[in-house]
Amino acid sequence: MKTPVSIREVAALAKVSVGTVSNVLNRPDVVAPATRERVLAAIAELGFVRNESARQLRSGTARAIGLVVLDVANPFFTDMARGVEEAATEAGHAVILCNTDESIAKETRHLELLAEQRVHGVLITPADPSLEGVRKLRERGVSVVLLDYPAELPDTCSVAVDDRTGGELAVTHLLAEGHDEIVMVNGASRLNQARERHAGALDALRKAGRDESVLQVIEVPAFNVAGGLRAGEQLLARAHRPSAVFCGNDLLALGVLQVMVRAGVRVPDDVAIVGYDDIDFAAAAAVPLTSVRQPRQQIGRTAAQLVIAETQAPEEHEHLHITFSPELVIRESSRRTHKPKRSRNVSTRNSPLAAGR
Amino acid sequence: MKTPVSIREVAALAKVSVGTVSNVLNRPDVVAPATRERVLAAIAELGFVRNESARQLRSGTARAIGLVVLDVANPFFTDMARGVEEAATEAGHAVILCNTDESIAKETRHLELLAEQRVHGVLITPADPSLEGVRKLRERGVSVVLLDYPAELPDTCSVAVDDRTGGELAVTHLLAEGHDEIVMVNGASRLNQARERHAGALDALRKAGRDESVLQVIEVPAFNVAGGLRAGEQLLARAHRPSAVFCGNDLLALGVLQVMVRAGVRVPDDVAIVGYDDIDFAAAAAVPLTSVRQPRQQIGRTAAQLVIAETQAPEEHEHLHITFSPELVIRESSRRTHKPKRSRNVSTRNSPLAAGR
DNA sequence: CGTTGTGAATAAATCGTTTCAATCGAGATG
DNA sequence: CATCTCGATTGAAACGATTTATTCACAACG
Repeated sequence: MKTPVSIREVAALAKVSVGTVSNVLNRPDVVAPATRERVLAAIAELGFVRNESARQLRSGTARAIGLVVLDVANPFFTDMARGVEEAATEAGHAVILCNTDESIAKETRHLELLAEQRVHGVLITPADPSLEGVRKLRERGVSVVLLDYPAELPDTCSVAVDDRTGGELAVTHLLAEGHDEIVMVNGASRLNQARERHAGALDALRKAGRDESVLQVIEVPAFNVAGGLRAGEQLLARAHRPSAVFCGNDLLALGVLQVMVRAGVRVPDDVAIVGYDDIDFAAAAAVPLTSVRQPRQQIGRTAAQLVIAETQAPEEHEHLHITFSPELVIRESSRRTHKPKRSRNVSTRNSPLAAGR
Repeated sequence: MKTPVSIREVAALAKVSVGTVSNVLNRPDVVAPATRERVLAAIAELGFVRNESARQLRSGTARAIGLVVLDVANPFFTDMARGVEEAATEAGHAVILCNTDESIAKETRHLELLAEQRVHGVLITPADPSLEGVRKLRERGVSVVLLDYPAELPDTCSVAVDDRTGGELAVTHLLAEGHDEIVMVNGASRLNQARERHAGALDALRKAGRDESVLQVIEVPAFNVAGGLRAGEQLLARAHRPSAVFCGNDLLALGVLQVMVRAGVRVPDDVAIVGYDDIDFAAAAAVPLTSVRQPRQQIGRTAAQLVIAETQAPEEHEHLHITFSPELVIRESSRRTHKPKRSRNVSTRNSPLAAGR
């Protein structure tokens, strides 16, 4: 059972040198058809599988890229991962997917691991705002592309969606619907996404000439359904409930929504809800969720292409900072009902009434 | 920037031999404290990172296990993956997550890749019913644990949930609710999950003394939301609609549900829906979804432990076949309404009325 | 004083590939 | 017939770590 067969044995069986076998594997065209066949036959017979470690050791670099995300259970990231995988596969690279659960410690460990693996490049949605680990990688010459992170580092590409504008879109919409007490349920403010989306929300207030006090914030430990449930219960317990809730992502929104529905609070009549990311499940929620859509798959695809391009021509590579634009998708969870509670400020700004999916 | 620093340079700086540096890395206790400190200082100063390929080449095996799933975008699998990752991390192993999208070709490619990486073991939910790739891996001496697959191979562990019983639970419930025209929306019958769940559904009919004609099947290409949408539209188009739909997994169910809700078909009054997996989003759906729950995370955790145990003591390892039991979680999407359409067969078999989550 | 024992460090062999300079054989050329 | 080309093949030297047998320094012991 334990039969690690090496290139050497293949060579022996095919009566050629190991160099020739290697050539069959890597540049089949330089070896004569007859011998090539012989070698291939030997490979098949012995069930030989190239030892990637040895290959890598010699050639210096792996054929893999690392993808480090905050939460694999979040469909936003798996959709993004799919984009990454497609692009990577096209270029003949494997993807090593790492999950940090928003933990700095886990992020550090994973980056360490990827460095040891000598991966070609790393795509990362940082959990550590200091970017310490990323800096170290860069020093070691590993290409890095920051995902969903503002263009802070000069020697690093980044692909992001303008979260600030996204936050502004969401809150502008809520204001237009007549809401003037809004709670933002957000993930850890340590994370850039949380900060930017919040900043955008404040922008919306400012541009509408509203006071900052219109927006209160509930911060929960993580951007997941559990966090949303917790925030939802907190809202229920309040004597005075806001008329609208803007959630930092859809998982939070789904959690909040679930609590409201179960408690008999009507959405959007009693409380409107807006999410962020527009994951597929948002449209299928108890009340279809208004959300800020990001081109998830395209983000991943673009990032992968960037990192591959950089590793292929490290010298003439220019570090790009690509920013996609978010798009508000209005659904029932925030749509004005026939009897609006407050009729002030009725703008007509809800035109892009995108369909279900 | 491009400075791949090796153990050799560390040795030079610390004025010791490479062997000693290796010892500091792997058995710190055998080296004198003073020199150990010196070496560690050198490592820090040079920013040395061990080359995992070289380590692996010499020691023969990687510290990683492969996890091959049918669809990373399915929360069922990401939850499972989380269980795998936890157990693997505890044992000091990394996890390489591979996505096959139910495609045999992709599965083959990924297994090839994992073999080249000389991973410790592989956990796989097979897309290829012939298990060809798995067989090859076994021949090469790689430990394999089959996930969600019946115990067919004698020399391979497996961790599964009794899908047949799960299917039976679901349909028995629907029959008890008085439905006698049921459509099963299922994924590719090539996949074991699809076959078993269908077989279970038939079991339910048999035990209830019903004719097989009670259950029709719509087979869609893949176990995802898109498939569910397609099936939903197909159902809508029918002149005569069934009173209940049993979906092979929750993504299909969410798709069907979405079509129904949008078309104004009332759930469960006009049509009841039951899903499978009980993913978190099932409880948050437009109509909270009745579903068959599987211990997702525990499946992953158990499988990882098995594969690690096997690789640590390959000889005395006994191949286990572990089967978990599914559990029906009844929610609104299938609950009897005040005015049942057909009042026959009113059993009391819906006791485990599990709460929302 | 010579022998032995012990803990610490070293030197060299090794893992399985890739790569590159060197070699070979055969046909073309002068 | 000697020489040159050129494609095909070979052999050996890396790559960067681990591992094992060996050496070394020095203290303990009879």
